[in-house]
Amino acid sequence: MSRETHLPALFQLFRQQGYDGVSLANIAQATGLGKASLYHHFPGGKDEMVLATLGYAGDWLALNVLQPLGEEGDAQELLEEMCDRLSQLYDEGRQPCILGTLTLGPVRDDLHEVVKQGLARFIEAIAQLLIKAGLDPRSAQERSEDAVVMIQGSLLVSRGLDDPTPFQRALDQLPAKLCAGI
Amino acid sequence: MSRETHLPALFQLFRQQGYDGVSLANIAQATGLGKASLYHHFPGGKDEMVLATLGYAGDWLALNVLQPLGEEGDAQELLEEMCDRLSQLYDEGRQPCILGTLTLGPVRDDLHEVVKQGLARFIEAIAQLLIKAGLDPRSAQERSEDAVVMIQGSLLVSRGLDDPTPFQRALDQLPAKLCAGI
DNA sequence: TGTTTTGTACCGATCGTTCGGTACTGAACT
DNA sequence: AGTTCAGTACCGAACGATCGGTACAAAACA
Repeated sequence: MSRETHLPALFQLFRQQGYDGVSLANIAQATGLGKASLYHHFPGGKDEMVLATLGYAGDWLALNVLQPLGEEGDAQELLEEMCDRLSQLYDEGRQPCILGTLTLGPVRDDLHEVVKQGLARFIEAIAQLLIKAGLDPRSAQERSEDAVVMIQGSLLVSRGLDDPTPFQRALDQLPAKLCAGI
Repeated sequence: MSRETHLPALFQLFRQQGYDGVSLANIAQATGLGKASLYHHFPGGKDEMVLATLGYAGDWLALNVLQPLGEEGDAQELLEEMCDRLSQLYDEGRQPCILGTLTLGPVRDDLHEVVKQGLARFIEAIAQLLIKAGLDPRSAQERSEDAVVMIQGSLLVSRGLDDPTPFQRALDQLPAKLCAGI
């Protein structure tokens, strides 16, 4: 069992409970490992665990969500494809985003930097698509920021209200909103 | 020193660090009280502290943000007034929303219920204004949900990117967006 | 006086972490 | 071939520190 084997379990824990909400006892139970074994795979302790988890999530996002945005095709259709992947990632609004969960909560400076770059990479990927579709860079940046705002906001509201429809409606409107007037 | 005296300090702690991120030692230091004094004012312990803090925040929101929405006047101007108050509450995007902070993080069922009602009350107040301005109830509900989505999302993104402009831009666009076509 | 408020000391539980050690593996040496 | 040996994966037990919470008596105030 390699270290990567347990990253999905860590991902579920941290996205739902945040850094402080997850104890090593939780992780040990979720992975089926003893606490001491966790330190074999993650010598840096809890910090290394959450950083590895963020890396795992970032890789998944880059591969399954952002990379398809760079392929050839109609911009709006590519964005609809992206929304499908996001809906899968967030289980139609029932699962929180690990970037959001770790953005709030206590300010861990090293974590904050990783989260920041994750958000920025997400925004940048959408902006590049919109620029390629003919939008000016200024508007493209603003629109893609708005996209992440809507995704994160609707996720939070859906979680807060115990109602996935705000998230689903946000995803439905997103592609057309981003491509309006192009 | 009454219990209310220390609620602003608790509010700052919980909104920034969340439930798990705040320890009784933190609270004792922030309030200048000893643990025994804290348990005198909040016999229910940490749970009562965070619930009292949510009550305090809810009262502030109802008085300074939601109640003005019910007064007479042009809908868009009332919403602009609301955005000014929100900008003050969130320090122009530099401070998180306690509802968001407590929505994410571990699932405490009792907390979740209070947060849920806080969000719902916020949405409801905006929807009532839009209905009074002539919008049909269905659209009013959706638009006010979108408003809270944008507020929470832009707050999260602004915090995550260390850049208050997404929040400020969201607030700027909010009133016109909500009143479009009325 | 009686009541409210506080400081001090303490509790059991849990936190993240470390230690010493076991079981198994595949390569290296004789 | 048999043996040694380094490396990987894992675990139980314990560490000091801190967690949320309590008991109680001195102090402050009425």
